[in-house]
Amino acid sequence: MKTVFMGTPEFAATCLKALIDSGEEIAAVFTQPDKARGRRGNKLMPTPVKELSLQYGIPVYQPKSLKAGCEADELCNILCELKPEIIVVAAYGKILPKRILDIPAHGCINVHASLLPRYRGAAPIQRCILNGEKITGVTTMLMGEELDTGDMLLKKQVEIGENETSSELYIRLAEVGGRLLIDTITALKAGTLVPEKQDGSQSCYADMITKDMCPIDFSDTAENVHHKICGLSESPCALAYSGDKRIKIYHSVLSDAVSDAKAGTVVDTKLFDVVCGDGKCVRFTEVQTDGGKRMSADAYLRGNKLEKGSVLTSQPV
RNA sequence: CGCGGAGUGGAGCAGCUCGGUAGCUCGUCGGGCUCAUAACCCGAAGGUCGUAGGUUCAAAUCCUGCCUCCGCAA
Repeated sequence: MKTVFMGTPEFAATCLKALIDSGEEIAAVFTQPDKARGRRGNKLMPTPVKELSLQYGIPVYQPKSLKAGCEADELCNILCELKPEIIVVAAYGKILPKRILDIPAHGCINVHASLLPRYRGAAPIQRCILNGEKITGVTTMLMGEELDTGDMLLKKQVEIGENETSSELYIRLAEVGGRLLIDTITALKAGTLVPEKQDGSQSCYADMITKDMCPIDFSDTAENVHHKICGLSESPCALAYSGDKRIKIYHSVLSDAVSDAKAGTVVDTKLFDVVCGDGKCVRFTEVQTDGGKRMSADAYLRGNKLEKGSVLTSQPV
């Protein structure tokens, strides 16, 4: 089936790969413009989707905007001429205007990393973990003009591990998404798809993640702190300060230890147990300091002597 | 040339300001102790201090180039 694919990050690239491997005809790929990244010289880096597309010789388009304008008009024409039967969208990062949605005969299919109507929006994976969800999944849907509200086609549930981070779940969901996408297209061809309306009353939105969420508030419960660490890992990552030194926390587990010490106190300097507001502890298991590499908490504690009873804070002291 | 930090035995760090061939906490190996322990004691192996030059009687320590890693900003 003649397809146009739109997407940007790894998640999208994984879906695109599945699509390529399934043998569908991919007429073109749309992805975000290259962005300046990196330390030296801020070189322009292609998106994961662009990289993959180029590898397979698929034409790539990188419009800055799809809103009315010469560039967008031109792209609309290109799209019309391609006559795609479907457009597949996965984490593209732009909202498609109606005139594009109307182009493909079989409509636009979106792969979304949550069980809709829950967690519509930008950061479903991270928000699920931040909220301590046990189950999430991937949904394919027909796209409407509003964000993530289209009729659902197929769903696949995925359990979230107790200590699973966003980046780990991201990889798993991307793979599930790729398979679900193929299943969806197969069913579409067979005509067995039954679109299901979303129950708007059950919906919720997964807002973008911002850096001001990073500092850990140790007065919160240990469980919430743990969810925050998992949800923000590995980017942008939860933060704590030991004096004026910043520590990024990549992994943690809930500890059995309890203490009535002040929130933020390191009660075990061998295991890195830190007391939270409810008296329970989170155990940091993988951390990183500025300029340093990611390392096990064990390694960190060997070189950075923390006195028993030191207090970690959410801001530099 | 966006700003900054770092490369020291297997791991994480100190030493570098005020040059004189290396130390800490662990790990590893051997031995001991204990009912027991991510406990303790004794002993051992293991480093041309990222790399190439320079200054010097002498450089991990000062100077220059290069490589690699990382944080911030975009």
